Amino acid sequence: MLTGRQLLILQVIIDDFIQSAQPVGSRAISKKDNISFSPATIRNVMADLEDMGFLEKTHSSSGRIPSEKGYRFYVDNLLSPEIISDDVNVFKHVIQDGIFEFEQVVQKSAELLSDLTNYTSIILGPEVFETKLKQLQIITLTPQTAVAILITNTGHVEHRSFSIPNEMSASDLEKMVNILNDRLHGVPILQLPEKLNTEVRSLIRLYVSDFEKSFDYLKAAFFNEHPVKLYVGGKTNMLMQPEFKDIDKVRSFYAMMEKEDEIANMLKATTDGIKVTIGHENKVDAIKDCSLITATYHLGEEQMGTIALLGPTRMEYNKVITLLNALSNEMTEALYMWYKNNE
Amino acid sequence: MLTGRQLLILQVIIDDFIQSAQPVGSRAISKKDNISFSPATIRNVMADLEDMGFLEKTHSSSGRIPSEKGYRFYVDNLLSPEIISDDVNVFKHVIQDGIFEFEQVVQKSAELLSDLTNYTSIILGPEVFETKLKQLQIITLTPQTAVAILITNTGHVEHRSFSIPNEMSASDLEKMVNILNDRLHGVPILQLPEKLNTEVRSLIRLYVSDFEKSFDYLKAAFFNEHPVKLYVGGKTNMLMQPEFKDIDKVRSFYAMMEKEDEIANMLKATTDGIKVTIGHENKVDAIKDCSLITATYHLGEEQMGTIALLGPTRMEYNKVITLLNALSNEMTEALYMWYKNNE
DNA sequence: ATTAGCACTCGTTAAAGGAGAGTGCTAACA
DNA sequence: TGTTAGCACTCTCCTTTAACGAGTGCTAAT
Repeated sequence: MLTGRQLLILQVIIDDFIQSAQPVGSRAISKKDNISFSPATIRNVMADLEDMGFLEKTHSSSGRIPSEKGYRFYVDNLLSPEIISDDVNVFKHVIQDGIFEFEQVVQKSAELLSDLTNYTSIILGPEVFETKLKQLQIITLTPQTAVAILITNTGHVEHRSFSIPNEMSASDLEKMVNILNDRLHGVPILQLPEKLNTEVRSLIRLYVSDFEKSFDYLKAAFFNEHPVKLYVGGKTNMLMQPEFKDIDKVRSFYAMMEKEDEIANMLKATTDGIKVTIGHENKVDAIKDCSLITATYHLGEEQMGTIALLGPTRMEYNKVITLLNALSNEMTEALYMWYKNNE
Repeated sequence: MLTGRQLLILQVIIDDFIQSAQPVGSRAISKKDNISFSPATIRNVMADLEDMGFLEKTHSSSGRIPSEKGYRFYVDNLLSPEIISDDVNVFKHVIQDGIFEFEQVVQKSAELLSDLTNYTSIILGPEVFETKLKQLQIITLTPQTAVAILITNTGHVEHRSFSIPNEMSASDLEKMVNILNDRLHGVPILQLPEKLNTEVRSLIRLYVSDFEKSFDYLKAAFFNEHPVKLYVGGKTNMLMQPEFKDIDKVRSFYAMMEKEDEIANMLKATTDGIKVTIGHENKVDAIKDCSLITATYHLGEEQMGTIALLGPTRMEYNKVITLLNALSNEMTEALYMWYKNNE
């Protein structure tokens, strides 16, 4: 267990390093306002903290920097819940301005978040659990081509172009759309493929001749793939961090950011609440010297998506956690409003 | 005017430098298969070429590198039209696979182009000149919110959520949509705002009470902004170029890439055909040590969009120009097919 | 006209030295 | 007994110096 003095000094060192990105020396600490010990005393404490694994040296006679264990301790025990900053009010504006659809809210939030923190923000879009089909439309452009449009109750619109098989007549198409709308209205998006294959398939067979091919076209266009919606903001912010001054790190960082599914998987595994993953706690190699902070947002009990910030391990944990907390609350609330209005 | 020998040596130097990114010395040149002069002779020629401004030295006793004037001459006079490579066939596949909508074709092409060249590709989407409104739909989600969907004859779909003013009833909304569809079907997208303000406005006023506000909502949602469609592929490719080994260049490059309108303006000014802009010929500061190669694609006489590749001045001009030429032809052709099928 | 030879230039790399920041340890102090 | 001053030591960073090599320009010979 750490003494009060050890706690104080550990905190000061980490705070200082987060600010300066430079190893912190005993002399510098002793000059701080809230410190009244001599450099020598502080050196003793620092040696202890190093023995315990909370601090490291970059070389034998350098100042100290926090170890990953140090950051872990800092995050778990030393964070002083910050007074909610004015920034949070900005979220309210962005999110509750009702004329946007939810997708845009998410995107804007990602941008905002990275602007406020100067880190990279990643938001995993709302999962489709609770969204339901509102309407399906097919509009023919030419006798051979058409565009299918799918609207959910959350205002999300998805569209695909496809070509109409020769065997299918306009009236067949119309019939099919009518049946689909009739049967699928209000069905949760996630259940669409199943429902489509069971009841609807046989029903359409009765009315539409040679329906198989058209049906497959449509199904392929919409219901097979469920691309993850990932919004990334402020990738360039990382370039400003001093730990990214060497080009190889930049390269591997950008390479990693292009693997969207990997990122998505990483974020999906998140449990509820705020979670901080520091350095090697991350499973992905390219961010083993980064920290990832994730928060979830909800609809009722159901987890809908994840908000995350990615930065160097030397991250402003206090600020970031406060912001993420606030944003996750705002989004949960916004989601709830949607829900109430739509059911 | 340059002698044959000067031409040969200039070409060899530039070819070599484009490959190696290293200053080229006389000895290295004399060893090439198609060169039969001694290093001393070559040195004389190189000195002449330098006097004429085609070559430069990085320091007083270094090998030569091409100057911008040198590249200019190279591009204008020394390019041997390359045999169309197999790569071009890939374009055909991507572009003529009819089930995609045009937007996706453009996007895929951008990716493909940067993959093939290892430079950054930028494509300015097809202008809306010739696209016409096919259908306008408004789907209400709740009594207060609705999503408006606009479909063009090219299969392009645009959608916006908006809230319905309290004063407006469902039947009013329906009336309005009917009028809009009736009056605006087949109208070119670019003329929509004008048409909307003149004939349609007065017409709606007759049928829908208190239409002003709703009308403005809708108009704001769709017709005021015409965001440029810009597709960028392979931004990370630039990181691999040796001229981007220093982080500040990377920073300013990425900063520049975020200013989409600036890029769009730069590309819009393009005249027909292939155009090469080398180094300081570019007006934008951040790419004063890059070359930009642009090509246009057409529908009939009308220029529809621009394809561009951005790389270091030390660029594989031969390859890039061939590819761009091919792609611009493919896209023009694809566009023509669309047109024929849709009118 | 071409080329061999040679002195010269400049960038690159390695080694060497000094300054500065910071440590660990010991001994003195309150 | 906990705290502090003092001091030798270590390591990085920066600068200087020297050697090396790639490449040039010029001159004289072919």
